Amino acid sequence: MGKSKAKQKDQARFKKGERRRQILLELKLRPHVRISELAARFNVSTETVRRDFDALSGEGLIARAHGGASAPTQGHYPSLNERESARIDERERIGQRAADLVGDGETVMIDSGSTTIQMARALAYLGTPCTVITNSIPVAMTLGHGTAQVLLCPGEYLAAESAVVGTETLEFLARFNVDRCMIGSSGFSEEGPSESVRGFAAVKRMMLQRSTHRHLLIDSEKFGRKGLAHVGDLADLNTIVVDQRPQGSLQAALEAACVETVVAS
Amino acid sequence: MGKSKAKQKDQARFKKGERRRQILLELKLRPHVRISELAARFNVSTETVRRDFDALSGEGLIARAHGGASAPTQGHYPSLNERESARIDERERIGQRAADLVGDGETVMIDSGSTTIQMARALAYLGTPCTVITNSIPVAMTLGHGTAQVLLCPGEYLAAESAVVGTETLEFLARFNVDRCMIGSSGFSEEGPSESVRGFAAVKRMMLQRSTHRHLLIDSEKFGRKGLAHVGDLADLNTIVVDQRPQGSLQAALEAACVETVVAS
DNA sequence: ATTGAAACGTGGTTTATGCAACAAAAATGT
DNA sequence: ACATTTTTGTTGCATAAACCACGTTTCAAT
Repeated sequence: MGKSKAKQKDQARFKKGERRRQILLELKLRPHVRISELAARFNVSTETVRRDFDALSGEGLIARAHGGASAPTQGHYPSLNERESARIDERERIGQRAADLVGDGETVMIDSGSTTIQMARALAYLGTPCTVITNSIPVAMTLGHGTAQVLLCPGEYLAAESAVVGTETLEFLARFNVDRCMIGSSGFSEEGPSESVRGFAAVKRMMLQRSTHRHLLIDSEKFGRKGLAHVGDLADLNTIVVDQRPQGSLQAALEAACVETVVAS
Repeated sequence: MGKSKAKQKDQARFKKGERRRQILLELKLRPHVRISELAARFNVSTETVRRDFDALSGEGLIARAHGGASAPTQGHYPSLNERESARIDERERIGQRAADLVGDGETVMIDSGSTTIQMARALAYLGTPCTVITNSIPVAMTLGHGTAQVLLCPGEYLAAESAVVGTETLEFLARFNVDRCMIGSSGFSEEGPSESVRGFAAVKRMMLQRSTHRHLLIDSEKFGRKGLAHVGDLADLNTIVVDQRPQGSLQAALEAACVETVVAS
């Protein structure tokens, strides 16, 4: 009696979809959840949670870790595993070199993007006291704990990029005059930098407009590529920070436009 | 020969402090790192990384997990372990009840704070199509993936609260008129809600000013407490969403001020 | 009711991690 | 140069998690 043979459900249990939504929600609030904790919480076996993880990670909604899972990353930085393949080394070097350009007490606009995040990271490491204006959440979070004062732009939040865009962003940026800006882009050709993500081109353009020194952080992989929208001309740039010196017509165009090329060792 | 007997250091290695800084930096960019990965990256044994983790988690700088560690939480949500103790259940219920108040297509201002994060979570779960204006990064991130359109406020970024404050925030909020606002506070007495974190009171006050329906989400634990700064009077509120009905003089004051009390089951 | 598919649990095995104690190496102070 | 302290590596073992295969339950469609 009591439990004749069946399992008694001491607790109402969610079904699959519900449970997975809960997992994702949990992950939005906390960087990491453990399988064992979730299993206990949902009153299901660890195998079930594991299967949920498999499904969710298959869709790229979570990142698995031993013993649990974490948010796929609150932007979409390449995971540590992809380090080799994703040209992280190059970007890290570019970021470090670019961070060197920032002087104490300066005001800097920082764009969103994986290269600029690397730059923010390097800047946080250097501990340069400065004021940063950015539309990128990861950049704000990276620098927020340190010696920099961070002004976050308003705007519509784009989850996929962990950044804000829109007319509010542009208006806000337009109110400032800063010493430098650090922007990235998805393409870079003789016509200048270009961007594929809708809305970002205008933000980058505005940042360029409001800055005395204009730096483009660009991976040599992007040389020659053209993104959807034109960001600006080569003449709009003062410096490009790259991992490799451009060649051929691009180099010639850069010289003609008096753009300084800084190669990160 | 070649390697006589000694370990050759194929790679320069960081010393302790440097390595730990790198770990923290890594964690700012990625929610979770694995011990094995870090060990490989730094070219040290897993035990060494483990010891680093012990030291860092002792200082509360990271949160350990099986196989790795994660950021202590990019705001300061209570960890899953503290769930029972930290009145999360109450807040979850309050958040769910408050989320019910939001109708399709409405525009809502959402304050920063752990209770409002719970509310955002519930709102994301419901999938109510609406426009949200918030100064809280976690709220933006929670709702950003779903059916809500999220407008993030500008302002100075406070890492400890994962939110923005300041005159820019106030100016921005002042430009909108919305259907509802959902605010929390660190204290609630007959004099009205009050807040302890510097700068937040003004934001909450502004949100109240710009909204047609004004909701305060408040845990009964806060009844009677008075925070540093006065946010507003009881009469500035339309509704309070609570886990338990207030008693005595507070209840009387609420009735006198015509504030509706919604008790989350 | 029957049946089939999907979801879930269980048990056993394999692998990865945690932990602790000790040894080796490096840094530091005298 | 020597001794001391700190840091790191190594080993062995306990434990937790991953994985796999199979049986059971649940649920829905007929």
